Amino acid sequence: MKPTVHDIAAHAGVSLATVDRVLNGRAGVRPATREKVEAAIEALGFVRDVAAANLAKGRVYSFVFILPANDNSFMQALRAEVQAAAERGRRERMSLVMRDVPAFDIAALVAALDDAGRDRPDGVAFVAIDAPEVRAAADRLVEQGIAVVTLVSDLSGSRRVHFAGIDNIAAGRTAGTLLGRFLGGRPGPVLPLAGSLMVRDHRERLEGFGSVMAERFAARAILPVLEGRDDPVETGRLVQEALLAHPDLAGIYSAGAGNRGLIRALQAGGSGVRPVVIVHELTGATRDALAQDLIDGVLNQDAGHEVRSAIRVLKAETDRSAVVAAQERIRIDIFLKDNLP
Amino acid sequence: MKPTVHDIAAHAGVSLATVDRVLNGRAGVRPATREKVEAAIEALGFVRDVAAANLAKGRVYSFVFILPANDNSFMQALRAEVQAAAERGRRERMSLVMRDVPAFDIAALVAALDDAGRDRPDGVAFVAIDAPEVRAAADRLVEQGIAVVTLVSDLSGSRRVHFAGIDNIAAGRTAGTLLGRFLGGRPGPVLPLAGSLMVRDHRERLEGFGSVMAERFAARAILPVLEGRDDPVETGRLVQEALLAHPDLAGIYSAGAGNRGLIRALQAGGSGVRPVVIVHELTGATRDALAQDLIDGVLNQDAGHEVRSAIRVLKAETDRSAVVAAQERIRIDIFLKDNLP
DNA sequence: CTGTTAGCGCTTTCAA
DNA sequence: TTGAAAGCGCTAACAG
Repeated sequence: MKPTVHDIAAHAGVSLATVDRVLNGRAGVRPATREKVEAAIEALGFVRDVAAANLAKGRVYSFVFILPANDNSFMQALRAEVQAAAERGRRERMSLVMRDVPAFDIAALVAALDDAGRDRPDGVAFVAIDAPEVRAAADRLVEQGIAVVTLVSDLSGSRRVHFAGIDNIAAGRTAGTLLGRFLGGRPGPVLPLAGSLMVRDHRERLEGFGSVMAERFAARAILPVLEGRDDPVETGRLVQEALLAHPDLAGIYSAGAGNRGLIRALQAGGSGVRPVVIVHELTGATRDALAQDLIDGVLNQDAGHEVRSAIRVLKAETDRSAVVAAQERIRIDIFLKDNLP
Repeated sequence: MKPTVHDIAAHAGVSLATVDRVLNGRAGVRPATREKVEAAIEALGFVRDVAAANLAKGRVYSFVFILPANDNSFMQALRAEVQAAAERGRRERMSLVMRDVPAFDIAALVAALDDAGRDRPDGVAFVAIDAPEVRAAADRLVEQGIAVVTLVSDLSGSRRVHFAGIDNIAAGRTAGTLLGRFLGGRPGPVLPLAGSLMVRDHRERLEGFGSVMAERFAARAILPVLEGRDDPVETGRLVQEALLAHPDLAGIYSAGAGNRGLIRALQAGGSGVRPVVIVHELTGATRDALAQDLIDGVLNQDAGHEVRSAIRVLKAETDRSAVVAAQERIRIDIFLKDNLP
C-alpha cells in the first residue's frame, strides 16, 4: 500500500500536524524535527495525494479568463471553449469566470487585469496586447502571487508563467513553404494579407512568411502587405481590388482573420485559374472553402487545446506541481482537404 | 456553496446511506424513496465530487497496457510515454502496468489479453492486430466489465470503447496530396513503401494514398508497393534498388517504419535531383532528415497524446463519466522543416 | 515548537 | 428497506 501521512508520522515519531507542516513548508518546526520527517518521507517514498489534500483544504481553484470582445469566428470558438471548461469546472472544484474587454484597447485590458487582481483569484489567463502598460499590469498580478498565463498572443518580457499559443513565426514559415511549393513553377506574384500589423501574432506570421520566401523562393515577387482589420467586408474589398490589379496573381497568404471576405472574393473571382491560397484558423467558412477547393490549406491553432492547456498550467502553478511539457505545446495544425477533422 | 450529499439527504429527509445507494444505483431502496432522493438531486443541482468519492472508495484505477515488443523508434517512444504516465500515475491513484508481446503474433496477443483479464483490471489498452481471434479476446474482456481501448492500430467490429489513434486513410490521402502537389509538373513515377500489407494501418494509408493519386494526379505513374518489414536494412536495400531501377523516380511515400534505411539510401543516392519524400512518424532520424532537406514532410501521430488519451478514456469509462470528445481525437500532425517542435 | 481533534464529500460496514 | 457511524488521506484550528 502507498504510504500516507500517518505512516510517515509514525516512522518519524511525530504527529500528523508536524508532518503536514513539513510537507507544506510551513514555519514553526525545529530543524532537527524537520529532518526526521524528511528522512521518513524519503525512506518510505511518500507522495502526497493531491486530491485528498484539495478536499481537506476545501480548495476551489478560481481562475479568470479575459478575452477580447472580438467578433470573429476564432474568438467565438475560444469563448465557447472557455464556457465549456467553466461548466466542466463545476464538477472539479474549479470556478472559472470569463470577462470580455474591448478588442485592441490597451487601457481597457489593463483595467480588466487590475480588476481581476482585486478578487484575488488563483490565476488569470488573457489574450495579450504587446504593450508596456499591459506588461506592467500582468507583472502586478504576479507580484500578488497570482499565476498568469497568456493566451493566443504573448506578452514579451513579462513574468507570465506560460504562453498557451502557437509559435507564429514558425506558422508563417510553414505557410511560406506550403505556398511556395504548391505554386511550383507557376509565375505571378504573391499577396500577403493581415488583420493589422499592430498585433504581434500577425506581424510574426508575416515575418516568418517573408523570410522563407526570401530564403527558398527568392524569385517570387511579394506584393505589399494589405491590412483588412480582421473584417470580412474590408478584406473582401481589398482582395477583389488586388485580383483586378494583378490578373496574374499566383498566391495569397492570409495571416489574419476576416477570411469570409477573402473567400467571397475568390468565388466571385471568376475567370482564370484561382491563386493558391493559404489561410489561418479552421472555421465554418474556411472549412467549407477547403472542402470546395477554393483554398489550399488552413493553418490552425486548436482553441480547445489552448484553453485546456492554460487551465492545466494555472492549476499546476497553484498546486506547485509539474506539467507534462509536451502536452502544453500548442501545435500548428495543418489542414488540407484530406485531413479535415 | 455547491450542494453535497448531506444537503440532498436533508432535503429528501433520508440518510446519507440512502442517498449513496441512489447515487450509485444500488438496490434496496423503495421506489418512493428513490424518487424523493432523485427529486432532491434535481432540485439542488447536485453534482458528485469524483475526487472525494474515489478517496472514500480507496479506489486505485488499475490499467494494463499491452504493446508489441517491436524495436522501431515509434514503439520505443510509445513505451516511454506509457512508462512516464505510469510514474505520474503513482501520484494520482492509478496503477499502470505495461506488458510486452512479440510483434505481429496473434496467439501471443490473445494470450496476453486473456492474461490481463485474469487480474481484473479496470481497463486494458493494446495495439491491435486486426484478427478474429484478437477481436474475440477483446470482447471477452468487455464481457467481464473491463474497459478496452485500442491504441495506434484498431480492431474492427470489436466492442472496444475507443480507438486512440489516427485515421490512417486520411493520413494516406494527406500524404498523397502533399506529394502530388510538391511534385507539381516534375515527371517520373512514385514509389509507395510499407512495412507490411498485413497490418491494418499501413494498408489503410496506402489505400488513402492510392485513391488521392487516382483522383487528383491521375497522370502520375505509381510503382508497385514495396514491403520493408519496418526494418531499416531491408528498407534501405529496397530503396537503393528502386533508385537504380528508376533513375527518374520522382517521389517516395513511406507508409511504414524503418525510415532510417530509406534515409541512408537517399543520402547515398548521389547524382541527380533526389525524389520528393513523405514519411510517417517523427523520430530522431526523420527529424534530422527533414532539417537537412533530405525529405520533404513527416506525418506523425503523437504517441504521448495517444497514451494520455487512452488513459483519460479508460478512467472516464471506469467512472462512467464523460470525456471531451475533441480532446480525444488524435491529429494527423504534418511536419515540414519549418514547424518542427 | 508540537500534538489533538474535527472535519472536507463521499462510501461502507453493521445494525436496526 | 433504512440509518448511524467510522473512515479514505490530508489540512486546520486550537491547545499545550
